[in-house]
Amino acid sequence: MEAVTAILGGGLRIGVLLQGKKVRDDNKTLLQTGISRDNQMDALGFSLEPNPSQTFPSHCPGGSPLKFPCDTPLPLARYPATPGLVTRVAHDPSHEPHMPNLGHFVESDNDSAPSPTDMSLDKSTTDSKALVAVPAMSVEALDVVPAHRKSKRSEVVQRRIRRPFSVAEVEALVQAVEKLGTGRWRDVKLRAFDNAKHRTYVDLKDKWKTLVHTARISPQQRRGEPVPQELLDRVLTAHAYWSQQQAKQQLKQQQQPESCLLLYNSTVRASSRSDGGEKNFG
DNA sequence: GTTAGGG
DNA sequence: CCCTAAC
Repeated sequence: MEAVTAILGGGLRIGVLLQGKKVRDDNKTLLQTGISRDNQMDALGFSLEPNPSQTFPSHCPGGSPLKFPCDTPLPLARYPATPGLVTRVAHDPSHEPHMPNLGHFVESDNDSAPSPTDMSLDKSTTDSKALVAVPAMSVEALDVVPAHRKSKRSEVVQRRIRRPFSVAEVEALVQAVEKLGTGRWRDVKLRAFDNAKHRTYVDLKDKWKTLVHTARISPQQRRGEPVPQELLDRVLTAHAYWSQQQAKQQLKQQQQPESCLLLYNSTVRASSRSDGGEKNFG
């Protein structure tokens, strides 16, 4: 919506299509065409057209050479009927110039993330009657498709936008893990990403997982902005070190069961005596 | 609320 | 990134 609006300079018109043909904005058109009956949803779609009554600033953010002939009111895009599909267009902040980061701390990356894109559902009702009328008439029909990303509480929880880690962020993550290890993601977050509100400790844990994987595959199989080999080396080193460290801790607890009698009783004895102990680590 | 892992 | 069983 944002991208299209930018391209059209604010002039946007949405029309409802039925089997490829434009549907007039009548109150009864949709009913007459039988959309409300059965599953006619496959024939539904919509098109986006520039509004001829407005100027065309040709303002393309990001320097994208994308251009459209503004003289023809032809549909810019036509989507097949996909009820429940919520397409979100957001600018990728990963291509923005990096600030001179201080040490190993990630700045509060432009958190302005996705503009809520909240269409006040009571304001647009004036112009597009037909568009609003559809879901109002066949609510049950629309419900059969989504069945996903919709936690049956009629809440359409939006998936967070994808935000590739910048090299600077990877640097900060690596440095923090080198210091704290791979089992204290909460601390890692506080230490190196306290200002990056969009990075949760779970995100950091996940990123570390992919970093280890990235470091192991060949450079040709890697995607996204290349991470300096030097960092990937440190990832493998840190991963090896803390893995070993973690193994030692578990081995230690295994050798001194009397120090953890309660755990011993509830775990080892209860499971199997003939087992002779816990699992053997490679 | 955190961890730890599979999805 | 998401989802969540286990702390």
